Amino acid sequence: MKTRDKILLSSLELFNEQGERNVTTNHIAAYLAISPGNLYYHFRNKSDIIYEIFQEYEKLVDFYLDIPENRPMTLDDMTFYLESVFDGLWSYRFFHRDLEYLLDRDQRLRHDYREFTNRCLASISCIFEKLADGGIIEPQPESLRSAMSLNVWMIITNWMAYLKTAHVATASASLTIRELKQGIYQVLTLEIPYLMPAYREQVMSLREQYRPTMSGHEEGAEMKEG
Amino acid sequence: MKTRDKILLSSLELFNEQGERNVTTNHIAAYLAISPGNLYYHFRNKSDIIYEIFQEYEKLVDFYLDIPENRPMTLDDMTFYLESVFDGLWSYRFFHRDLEYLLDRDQRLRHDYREFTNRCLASISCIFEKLADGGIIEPQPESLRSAMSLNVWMIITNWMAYLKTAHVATASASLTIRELKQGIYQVLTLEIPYLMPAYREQVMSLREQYRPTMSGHEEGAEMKEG
DNA sequence: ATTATCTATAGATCTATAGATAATGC
DNA sequence: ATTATCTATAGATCTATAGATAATGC
Repeated sequence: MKTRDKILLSSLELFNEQGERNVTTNHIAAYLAISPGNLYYHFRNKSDIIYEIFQEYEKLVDFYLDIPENRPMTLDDMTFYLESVFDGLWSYRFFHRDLEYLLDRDQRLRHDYREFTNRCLASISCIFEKLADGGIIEPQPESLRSAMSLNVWMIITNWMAYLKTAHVATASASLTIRELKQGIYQVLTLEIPYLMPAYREQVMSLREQYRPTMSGHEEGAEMKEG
Repeated sequence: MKTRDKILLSSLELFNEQGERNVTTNHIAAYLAISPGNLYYHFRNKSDIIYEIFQEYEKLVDFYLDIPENRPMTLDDMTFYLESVFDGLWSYRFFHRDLEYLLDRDQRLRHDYREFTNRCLASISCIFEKLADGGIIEPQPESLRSAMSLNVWMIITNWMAYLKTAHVATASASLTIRELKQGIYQVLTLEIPYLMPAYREQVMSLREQYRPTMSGHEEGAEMKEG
């Protein structure tokens, strides 16, 4: 594997595990056992590394959220979309954590991310439309559908932050992808009132599979300083 | 005003305007025209400043979310709670932006924030209960109510991040409290399907008052680097 | 010849403290 | 006497580059 690709891969790994803020170009170079000079030969700075990683993330999610136009949507489709989006979030989980800062630092990223969000919102709205076509949920007027889509998007993208800040008791307790996917429970909560009777039971039992287990919620965590 | 209080006040101001990550102890001291040494005489480090600011924030929100037990809830009450919570968010808006990092750095803060979130969730759930008592929304089973409350909480606390990352086109475009309160539109979206017919129209027109105007959504922002 | 890598380092911060001095409160 | 403040600075990073050297591809 080329050094350039190793830098991207290791950066992603370190960012995900320690947070972008805690990972400098020095750390990345040290982790790969190359010199900082070598890293700067391949990338102008940390922003450039992050921008390329974002483009991979974008490509992945765009691929997942490509909605087939020509057939009605099934419950399995919906499950697939939800699972896929959370898989993507997991693989690039550092990204949303420091998003505001990253966008302030890189105008290209700000521009691309904004269009990315709009595409995701359009896809979610389209999924709602096709779920109605498939008789799974009630049809909704456009304006309600777009407000709902935005709520779904906010819950998807911020569920991890909730888990890391309010749920787990310790900083070191690392989250699993399984816990992240409990976000699906929260997303399906939004759909409940719109479910058609024929599918209600099925969706409710699907939702039940993602119910948060409240693990990691141990009380009595020590308040150790430093 | 005592120097100690000035430090807290100026720190909050700088954090809100520039983000906690971009504000060092040096910046705070320079802004106040005092020496860094003087700042360190009053506070052990930046974490301690942030912890005290959090405690103010916590106090404010706890005060707002103190639900009177002995009378039914009106629409005006609900509006007041929503307005107040967003006012609090606005005054301490730096806080949620770098939350994960801050909690990783300070175990006291992690512990206190976790309990703070749980209190807020309980208050939201209680508001839903009393809205049902007041005949404004349908009564909900406890498990649905708590999942709904969590969704409301995520939307409230992350609406600003959405605005700053996906909505406004430029980094410098500063948000107004008016735009922040458009989050109320999104929160009320969640309530729609549960509204009792007698209040449906009233709530819908209340919601309409917060509808996002899509200002700041100008296309064609230059992709200027640096 | 070109591409990849390393060594060494300048320059810019930032945090936090020691020690001196000034201001204030009995 | 105690509290508040300043000056000066050590020590730790981090970013980014210059310039030398090694490896690779015709």
